[in-house]
Amino acid sequence: MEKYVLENQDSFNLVHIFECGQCFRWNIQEDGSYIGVIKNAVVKVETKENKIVFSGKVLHGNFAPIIRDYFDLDTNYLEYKNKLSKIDNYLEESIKFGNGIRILNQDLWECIISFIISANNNIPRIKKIIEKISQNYGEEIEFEGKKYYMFPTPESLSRASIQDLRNMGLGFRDKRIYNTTKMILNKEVDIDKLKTLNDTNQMRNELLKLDGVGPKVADCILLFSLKRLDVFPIDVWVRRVMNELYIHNENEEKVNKNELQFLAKEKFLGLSGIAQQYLFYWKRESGRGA
DNA sequence: TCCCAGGCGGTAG
DNA sequence: CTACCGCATGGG
Repeated sequence: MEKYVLENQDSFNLVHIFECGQCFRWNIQEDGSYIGVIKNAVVKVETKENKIVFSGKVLHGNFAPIIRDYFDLDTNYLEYKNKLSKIDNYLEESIKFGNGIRILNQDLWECIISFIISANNNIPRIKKIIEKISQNYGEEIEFEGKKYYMFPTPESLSRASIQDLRNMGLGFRDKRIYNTTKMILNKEVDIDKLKTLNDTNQMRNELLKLDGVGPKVADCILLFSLKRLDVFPIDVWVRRVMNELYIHNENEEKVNKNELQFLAKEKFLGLSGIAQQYLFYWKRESGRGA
């Protein structure tokens, strides 16, 4: 049993982090803690008074560095929040509301597959499919008497036929996952090299070569796995929020993507991706039952 | 029951 | 380059 404890950590709230829509493999428990699988580890996170307690099990590697990296603990979010809060009242308000949001550092390969699955899909079902794929093709790891499954490696997932993938409930995305897995495995797209690129557009163009990766999915990968904070993934929710706050077009559908990209770039000081998370979480959650 | 979901790829104009 | 359509499945 591994353990790691943080004290007096600002900008860290479990619900904000896990429910702002960036990840799919974390599940809330009866006691309010969250359990998830990252890399080779099962991790349980809970808040106790002013402490954040991480416990869990790793197959190989060290626990603390995995945690620090994944939860982006060496980044100072106060700096981001100060900058963004000054921009306008919406951002100030949204940051108060979701003050514990952090952008996780997710595994690139897992992120690619997960967001290909996200296309024209809903979050509960996305989570279910990813869980099923992990159960069938990922390594088992036991923690507190329960079995968990790591996300499969490309090698492991490449053993699935298109029909096997279809049986996971992937629907029309089966071929995309199949092709992309092959492309990554044979280094038609070298995702290790990809990580070392400096230019965001160069990275994006590489990602766009993958089957099932279009502009929106590519931007999610850039933001959630490659720390490109200046990208701005546009989905129906973001369009809705941006239109409501800044554009006021009567016909939301007609708000075009280029206009949104331009607005975000101009307004959010190179922190579009983070700004989006605050605004998105704020509007979505405060709109629920309020 | 029926609508639709964190788009994408293909094809037509 | 933009506009549109089909797509598998199951959650709500």
